[in-house]
Amino acid sequence: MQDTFCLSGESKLSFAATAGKERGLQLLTSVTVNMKSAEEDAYSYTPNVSLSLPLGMGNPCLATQYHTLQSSPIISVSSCHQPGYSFQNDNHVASGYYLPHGLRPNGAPALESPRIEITAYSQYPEDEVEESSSEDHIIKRGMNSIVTLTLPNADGYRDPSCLSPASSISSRSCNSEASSYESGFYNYDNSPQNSPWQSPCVSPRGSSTLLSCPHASGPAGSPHNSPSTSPQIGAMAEEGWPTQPRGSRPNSPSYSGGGGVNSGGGGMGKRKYSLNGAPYRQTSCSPNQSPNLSPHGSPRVSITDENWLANTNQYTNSAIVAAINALTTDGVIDMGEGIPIKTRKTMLDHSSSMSLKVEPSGEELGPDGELCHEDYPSRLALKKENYCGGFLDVPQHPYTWSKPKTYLSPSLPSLDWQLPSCSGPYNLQIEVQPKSHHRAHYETEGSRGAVKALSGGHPVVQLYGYMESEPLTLQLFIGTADDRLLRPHAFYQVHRITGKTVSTASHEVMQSNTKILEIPLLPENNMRAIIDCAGILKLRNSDIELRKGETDIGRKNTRVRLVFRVHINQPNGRTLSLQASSNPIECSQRSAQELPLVEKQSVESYPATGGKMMLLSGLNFLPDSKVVFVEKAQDGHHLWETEAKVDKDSIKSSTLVVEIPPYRNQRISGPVHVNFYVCNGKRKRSQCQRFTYLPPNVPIIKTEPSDEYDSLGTAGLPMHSKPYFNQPRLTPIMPVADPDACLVSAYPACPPRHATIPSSSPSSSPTLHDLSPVAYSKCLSSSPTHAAPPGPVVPPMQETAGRHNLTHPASPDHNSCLGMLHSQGSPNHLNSPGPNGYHPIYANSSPSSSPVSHPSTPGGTSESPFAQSYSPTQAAAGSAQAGGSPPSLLPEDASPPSMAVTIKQEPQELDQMYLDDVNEIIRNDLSSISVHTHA
DNA sequence: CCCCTGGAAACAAGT
DNA sequence: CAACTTGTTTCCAGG
Repeated sequence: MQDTFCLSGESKLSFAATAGKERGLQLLTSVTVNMKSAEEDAYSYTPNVSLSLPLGMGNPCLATQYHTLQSSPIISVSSCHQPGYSFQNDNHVASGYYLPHGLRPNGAPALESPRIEITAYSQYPEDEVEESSSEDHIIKRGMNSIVTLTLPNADGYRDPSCLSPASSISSRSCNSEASSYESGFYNYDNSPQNSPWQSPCVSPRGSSTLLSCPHASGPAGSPHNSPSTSPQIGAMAEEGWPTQPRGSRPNSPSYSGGGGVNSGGGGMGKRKYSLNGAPYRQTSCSPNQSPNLSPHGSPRVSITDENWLANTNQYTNSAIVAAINALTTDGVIDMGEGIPIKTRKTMLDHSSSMSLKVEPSGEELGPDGELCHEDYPSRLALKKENYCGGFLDVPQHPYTWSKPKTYLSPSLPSLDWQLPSCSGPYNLQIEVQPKSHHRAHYETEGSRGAVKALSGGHPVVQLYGYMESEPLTLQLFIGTADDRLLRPHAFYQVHRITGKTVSTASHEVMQSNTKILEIPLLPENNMRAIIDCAGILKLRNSDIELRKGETDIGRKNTRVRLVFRVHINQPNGRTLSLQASSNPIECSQRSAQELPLVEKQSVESYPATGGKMMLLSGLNFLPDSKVVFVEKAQDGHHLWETEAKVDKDSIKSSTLVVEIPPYRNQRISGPVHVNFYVCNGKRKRSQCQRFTYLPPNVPIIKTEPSDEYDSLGTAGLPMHSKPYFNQPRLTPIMPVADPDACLVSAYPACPPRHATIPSSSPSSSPTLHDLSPVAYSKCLSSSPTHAAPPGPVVPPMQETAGRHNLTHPASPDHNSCLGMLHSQGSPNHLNSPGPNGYHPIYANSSPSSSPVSHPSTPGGTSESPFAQSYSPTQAAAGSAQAGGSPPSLLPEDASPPSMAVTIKQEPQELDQMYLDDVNEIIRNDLSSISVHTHA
């Protein structure tokens, strides 16, 4: 068992053993034993990505090549059939484990999974290799390499595989891990789907895929799996990194890793816990170190804002780059980092304890959960049962889930896919938005309760347009809130809250290292759920950043969003997936207390003449708060910046009145989008809010009064209030996606959200937004191409309104659309397409990143779901078509990356820049890049 | 006794 | 390298 897990052998092993189900263990064990074979299998399974080079597991060379790849990889995509895949699907159990990890992904049996072959010229000698050198390492590496390859595509940011660490870490890590690993399979499967696709496709970063793959392989070695990352890494690290003194320090990997400077990074003395985790950590530490050392070092570790940006851009821009990074990273880093992070004892300990506590209800649940996880992948049936059981367990809910099959299906879109919130008659809406601040709790702390709504209640989510009598499962996970595409947040996990005060039944599931809370959506409740069972767990930055695949930085990355998903089985056998994300939630105690936050603005657009007073509602406004309007070029340069006049007398902590400054050019022929933010000091700036200057003679469409939002709750505001960066992705995607979705689903265009939404709920506000000129303009800009499905588009637009600029998002969205539908029968296939689509999308996005015009994405044409999915991508990619989107992506991406590198300009103020800024910059860069590319 | 919270000390990392 | 500042993580205490 332990071996299987690989993680730190000791700690984790025990852990795993404990957590793991016998089955899982057995499987794992077997797997472990057969690591190589398993990997290979996985490998084979994962036809998706393969290095043209001998990377093959077997090759000792892999590592080297691998690294090399970075330097100048050649990526060729080809589709290949994945035998294993179907198998997986069919065989839930046995195959499940294997499949999930590596391969599942695409799984589409029938479909061909695109394969990406990367030929690299190794630059690096074997140094890195050596590090990993131990035999195991080699093997592992092989795995890693493989994995890595995949990953790049998939998620860049998170290490999917690593995820586990995170995830595991996060919550009851132990359980979670255990479960995760189990679930991991399951998850992975799901993700894999994604990942597979993604990988091929090239998600921005191949996080998931890669990781997954490893897991997969590893998993196979299940050992890897959940613990997945950590385990693997750990194992790897430990084994691989003999150098490191295990004993050295268990503590915070990251910090320690970082330099040995601190004994534990985060952990000061306090981190005693970490000590416990030592085994892990040690591993981790070493890994970390090594990683750092490693040529490529984990991006994140070294990442500075700038770097980060760069990285980001690259990712975004080109999947290839991402892949490369991943590869490199993977090579060394993966091993070490991944593990360390999660390895932490704290995590484990907590997790274990946590798990017990958390899932008390069940142990029923608990076991189920774990089982589920494990089972999930493998056996839907069981899961369902278990699942049901879990829910049933919850006393409060009388209702039974008998059929939550849908979400169970392996084909579900990966968590980093961008999905529309409405399609056909369905519309998933967040009726009551969560408060903008929620202090997340650490594993070392007790729960800090469930996320609350502004009104004092709890967030409410409702699915409109669903008339069936069958209950559905609402999934909830913690997503990012930066301007990049929405994806699971590496540093936060949803935390299940139970107790007297919780009226909503919930169930935890791990997917790709991301904890998902599943909540029943019952027809008797009008498909409405009160989310009073969701807390937010903060993972230590040090634990997450060291992961091999993780590219995100935790520092100042404290905003999250609640992401809700629902998977609807349709008569045609397909599954429609919808997603809705909440307004950003600030999870840092300090930030919540000090950073100004604009929740709502009374005016979203106004003639260039300015002069109108605008009321801002939010938090932490100070007497000396300033409001700055800025306009940046795509390249990130400041085109215009001016401080607006603030009515000092009217400033309150929650409201601020500012006079809209005249635009620099009074003769604009069309709407001009600018941003503004509230500044309380050098590093205390709110997120950028979007504002649109209109040509002087354009009729102004007003937004609603500020008051509304108050009453409405956040819902109303969101649209306006949302920082533009948050929603970017949706917009782009949405337009396309929606249409696609609609098309795919065969439903007419999505009913206008508003229409559907009728519910007066806060959501209503969105409507207003739509009406608002801004929205209109946004739509135009963003979705010009999309035009086709205005209805659907609009909703997305609302959410993402600001994003258009971001461009890249669009592609994802498209993907989402594609991804949305899955045929149950052959989900994989569907998925695969979807994923593929994503890839293309990604590619597109990067290339076309420029939000504004990218007709390419419009893709609107797909007729069959598959076709659609593909089409978008293809269209976007324009280039690739290869078997699918993935290929296309690669090519384009490749070029973009380089572009990005050269082109990029960094703002002078990087130091001061915050994620927001970074994001903006990235967008700009991307846009510019895309533009160039197109050109 | 446990769960939530708010507050803040102790550390780290960045300037 | 020291002094600060800023951000993160761990503790504490009260309801």
